[in-house]
Amino acid sequence: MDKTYDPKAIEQRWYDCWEQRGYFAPSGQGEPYCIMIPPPNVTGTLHMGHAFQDTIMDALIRYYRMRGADTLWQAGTDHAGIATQMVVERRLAAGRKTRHDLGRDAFIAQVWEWKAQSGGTITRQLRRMGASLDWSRERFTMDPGLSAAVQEVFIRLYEEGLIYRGQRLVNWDPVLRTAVSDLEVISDEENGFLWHIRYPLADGGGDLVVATTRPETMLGDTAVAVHPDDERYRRLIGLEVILPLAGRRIPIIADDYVDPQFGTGCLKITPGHDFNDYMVGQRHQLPLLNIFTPDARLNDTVPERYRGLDRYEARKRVVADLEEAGLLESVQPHKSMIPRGDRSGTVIEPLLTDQWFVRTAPLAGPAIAAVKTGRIKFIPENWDKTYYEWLNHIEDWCISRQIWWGHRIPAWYDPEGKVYVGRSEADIRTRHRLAPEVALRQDEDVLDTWFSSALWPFSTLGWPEQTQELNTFYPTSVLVTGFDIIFFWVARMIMMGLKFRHDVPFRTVYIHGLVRDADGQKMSKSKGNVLDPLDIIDGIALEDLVAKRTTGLMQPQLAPKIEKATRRQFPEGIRPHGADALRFTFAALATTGRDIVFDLGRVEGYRNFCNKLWNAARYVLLNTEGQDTGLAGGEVEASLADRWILSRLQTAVQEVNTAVQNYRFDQAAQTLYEFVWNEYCDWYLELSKPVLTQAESSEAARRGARRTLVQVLETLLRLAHPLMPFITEEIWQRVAPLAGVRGDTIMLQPFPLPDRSQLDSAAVAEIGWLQQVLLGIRRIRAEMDIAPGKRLPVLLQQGSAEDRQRLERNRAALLSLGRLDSMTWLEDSAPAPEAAIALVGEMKLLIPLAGLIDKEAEIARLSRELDKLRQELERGEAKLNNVDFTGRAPAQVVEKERARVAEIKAAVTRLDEQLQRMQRL
RNA sequence: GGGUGCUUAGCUCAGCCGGGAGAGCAUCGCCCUUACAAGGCGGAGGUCGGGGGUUCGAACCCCUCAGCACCCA
Repeated sequence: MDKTYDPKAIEQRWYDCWEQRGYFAPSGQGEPYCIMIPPPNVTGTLHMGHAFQDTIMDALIRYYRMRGADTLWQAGTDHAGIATQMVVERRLAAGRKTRHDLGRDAFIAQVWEWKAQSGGTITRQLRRMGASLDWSRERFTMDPGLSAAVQEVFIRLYEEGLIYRGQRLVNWDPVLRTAVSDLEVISDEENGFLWHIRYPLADGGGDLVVATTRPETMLGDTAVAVHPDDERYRRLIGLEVILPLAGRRIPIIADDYVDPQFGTGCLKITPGHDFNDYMVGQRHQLPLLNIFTPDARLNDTVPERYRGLDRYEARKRVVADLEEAGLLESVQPHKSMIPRGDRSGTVIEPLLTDQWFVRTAPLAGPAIAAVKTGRIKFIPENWDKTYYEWLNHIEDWCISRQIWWGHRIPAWYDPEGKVYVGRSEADIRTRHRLAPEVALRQDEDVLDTWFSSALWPFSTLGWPEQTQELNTFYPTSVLVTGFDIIFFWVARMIMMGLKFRHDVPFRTVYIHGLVRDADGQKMSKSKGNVLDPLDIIDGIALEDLVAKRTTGLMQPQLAPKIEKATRRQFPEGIRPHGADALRFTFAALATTGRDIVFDLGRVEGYRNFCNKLWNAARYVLLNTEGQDTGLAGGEVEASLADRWILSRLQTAVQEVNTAVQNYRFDQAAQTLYEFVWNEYCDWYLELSKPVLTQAESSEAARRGARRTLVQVLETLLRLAHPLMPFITEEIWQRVAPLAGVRGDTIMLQPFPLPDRSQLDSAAVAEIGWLQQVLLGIRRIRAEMDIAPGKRLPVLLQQGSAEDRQRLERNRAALLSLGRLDSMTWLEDSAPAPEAAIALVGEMKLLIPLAGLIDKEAEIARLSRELDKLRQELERGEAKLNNVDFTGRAPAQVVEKERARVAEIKAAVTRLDEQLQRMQRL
């Protein structure tokens, strides 16, 4: 093995091997265990959120695969309607063309071409992460099978009256000219103004002042509202005002939506262009006025001089005209939440348009019940509140999009505008007996990408066909996803699954946090703080990272700022860490919180951990390869250390199993880290050295040490495999034969389960004692500034019979590990020489000063130690003197406290004796 | 306005059913000891956001205040 761990040299090789040999596919044996990957955007690239999520899913899949389950991790991508269409349109724009120049069919052909060209990026990146997805079953939401499922669902819902076409306010992107989902709208606080505008009363008795952040929409006002209890305006309710510039008369209404504290307490109501006003309008049966064209220019409903103006030009003109008319009371700077399209960056307009909707109320009931009754469990469980909150206030779902890339809505119109929904034009003609002369025109719109994603858990398994996979793997075992898409995806999958499969799509929903940068900021391309997981794996030079972050920005003016921040955060770029270290980091960060602050220092630390494991393996191989590890028979002697590490291993195995089953990957990672580093490496490997190197060790003892070295290593590799697949496979290939384990891959080996018969509390106690002795000696050495290599004599005093037995059993190990030249018992009453002291229970360890140790330093050290102990003693005694405590606390707790106090007391006595002796000398 | 969380070491976070405050990183001292300097050994560092309550006992349960974050409107 190479002296240093080099992930680059091993990772790709193993992945290719696994994939070629078909290890990722379901075995067909055992209990089904299935995870559907949340399909990433087919033309997208892997970001930190994916990497985190995929690490968790892969860990689960690998764990259950090793546990013998019939595992399917379903691979696939979605078509990301708007995003993908935009990318292709941008490419066309480079050649000064629009999609309209090409026409629908040619354009869609181009999108498929683009998909063929760039669609593999993210799946290649997933492979680099080690994701054991079943690529042989990869699906794409636009595949024929999945498209058939989409069509089937649309038609069935339509026929049941659960899909309808209607006019409602939707989020409209005036640049892309399509409806967009709430998820694609990002609201952020922006600087603007609050305009106070005077609306004259129709009967001439004065005026009302309304406050608005969007003066141009006044042309669509159909009322002015005040709070019903607002004394200032009560007498005006029911009267009318003259809408300035438009000259229309509109009523003054009372509605408690109005906040009397905000602005003037008078609100202009524009039901056609504001979601809240829309609701007010519904309550008061106000007319709906749409004053915008699809590209957010003013249409013909407004006075002539404003027609055709863009909304912001119109704002200027309206404000100017109001000012000229003396109706502009004041203008104040004002911050408000501005919704922007996450793709176009433009301000989203609530717009009244014809769209297709899913009637969600009938679907929401069963979806709520599925969680209420425990058929689906959220982890962490409080996310069910978020889920209920949304489903209890659910609104109909707008599923149509005015773009070309996606599943075209299976609806046709005859010349009278009558709608027919069916599988094809021919199907409709037959079913409705339409004559061939009747022209039918298909709806131009396509479906929201989330519509097809909602079917993902069953469409990927072949539905509507009753396939074997569908029967085996539906309901799937667990969904792993972020809390940000509980509404958009999770709830909808549940609704659709219950509706069309009559069963939940998954039994558990594991909700993880969102990955943020080291400053706690959300990672986004526009902020320029994204990290490419592959750059953490492979490393990247600073200049390349800066270039990567500052090119292709939507707001190029931010480039200098981004560059500066990048240079500050990564002054030396990013060094390579390997996929295993990155995965281990994600696991360690996977706590129950909702923010995952990503700190490169953690990856660094876990890369070191990989290196540690690597080097431990080197040591093991150095001492076992080509040597007798006890496989061929022959006497094998298990030492105390052997029994101890095997016992500790069982505990670690138990903890990792429990942690993974409870989705506590942080605890699994920590257990592994501690076991490997603090027990196996720091203690067991060291304890094995004297056995293996000293001439006086028996062959049986050597065999025992070798056998334990390889056995424990082989087991812990399997234990760590779900989190760090590559390094464990690489090492396991060499170690397994030495441990007598046969197999082609660690991936398909059984996951370790605890063997209670190997628990050995006596060994654990005795090694604990040994560690105390060595720790005491090391402390004296370090604090007294004695060279680490200097051999020391140690005297022992006041030990119990057990101490004496333990010493004899472990003398060789202690002498070696403690770098001692002797350990000698002193009679309890014998005068001790000037010495530094450490206590192990009642036993004293004495290291004679003999010119080595500064007496004053030892006195100072003892005093410090005594201070600390006396404080603790005082607290403990106070507790025991409290009759309430001794009387009411459980006997067990009191007993424990008593023992603790007694121990401290004994230590204080001994240390104090020693201190006084030192001071006398 | 409604909802959900968060506040523990310099940083990022664990902390189970209420019973002696933990990890990683950073930091300080000594050490190139033949698995590993991406390392070894040892140390320092916390009024658990503030206040109040329940309890023999509170980081943990309850109330309250402050600050922060997110979601919905």
